[in-house]
Amino acid sequence: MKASKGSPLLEKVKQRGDLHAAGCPSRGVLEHVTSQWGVLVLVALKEDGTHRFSELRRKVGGVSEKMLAQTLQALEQDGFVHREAHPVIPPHVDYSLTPLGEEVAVHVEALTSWIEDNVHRVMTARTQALPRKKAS
Amino acid sequence: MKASKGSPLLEKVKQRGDLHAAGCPSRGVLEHVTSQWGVLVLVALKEDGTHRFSELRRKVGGVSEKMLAQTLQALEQDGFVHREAHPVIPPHVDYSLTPLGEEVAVHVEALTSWIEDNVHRVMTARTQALPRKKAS
DNA sequence: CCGTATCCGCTCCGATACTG
DNA sequence: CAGTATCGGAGCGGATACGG
Repeated sequence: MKASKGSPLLEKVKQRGDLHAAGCPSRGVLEHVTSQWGVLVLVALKEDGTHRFSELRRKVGGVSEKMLAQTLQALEQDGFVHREAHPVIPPHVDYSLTPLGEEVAVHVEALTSWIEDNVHRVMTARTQALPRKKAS
Repeated sequence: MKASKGSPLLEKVKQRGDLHAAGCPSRGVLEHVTSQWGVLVLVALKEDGTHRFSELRRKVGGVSEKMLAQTLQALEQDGFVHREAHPVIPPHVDYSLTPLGEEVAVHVEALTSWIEDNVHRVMTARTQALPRKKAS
């Protein structure tokens, strides 16, 4: 939607995303960052710095080559991950966080750390959750 | 603060999740919290407190009834959301964060706020990202 | 008003094969 | 080693109808 009433301040609003709005580009960014493998890749790179492709694959348990490549491309395109390919044989590619990636990874890691620390509380809650209907 | 050295305290380690392990239950918790609608629901409840079902549906743009109900059930089962159904006609159901939910929502909101504030930087990065192949 | 149940298209994802 | 291309099954998610 175009703001035909040209208030300069209104233009600025465009720059701050609103995740409650369905069409906002920030939704896409959120999807990339909080995607199943996106979270784990960001944390892995934050914890241990630069990784090669296969290192990441080993570190992030259960991820397939396809999804890892796909995830890395999304994060690279969003400017969170830096990809450096060395033109040697055999190929050698290093992935690391950009400054932008470091910033977002701080928050992601805070979240994952909390989950790791409190997963037992959640498991307890699940046990006590009474099924709304009879288990068949 | 807890110095565990080969003591029975080691058993406690089991209670701390490891998101890098594919089979760890913490993976499931992460999935719920960082799911597309899970994130937005947690933030909505954190920002404005108690919501009714239809309020939530209006607030979280683009969510369907099915996915909202599904998301709320997952978060309720994990102990993040409290569901209170008033037995009146027409039915009236309130959703709010539990203390556990408040804790995790702090981190989730920190992440979403960062994204909203910095989405323009990401969009800039996307523009400058050179397509490895023809743009899709 | 607040869900649940069913159907069904569509996307995601894993497996496989291939290239540089 | 580090990807890309293609195929096919599985499950997500939307629309609709219905129950409490």
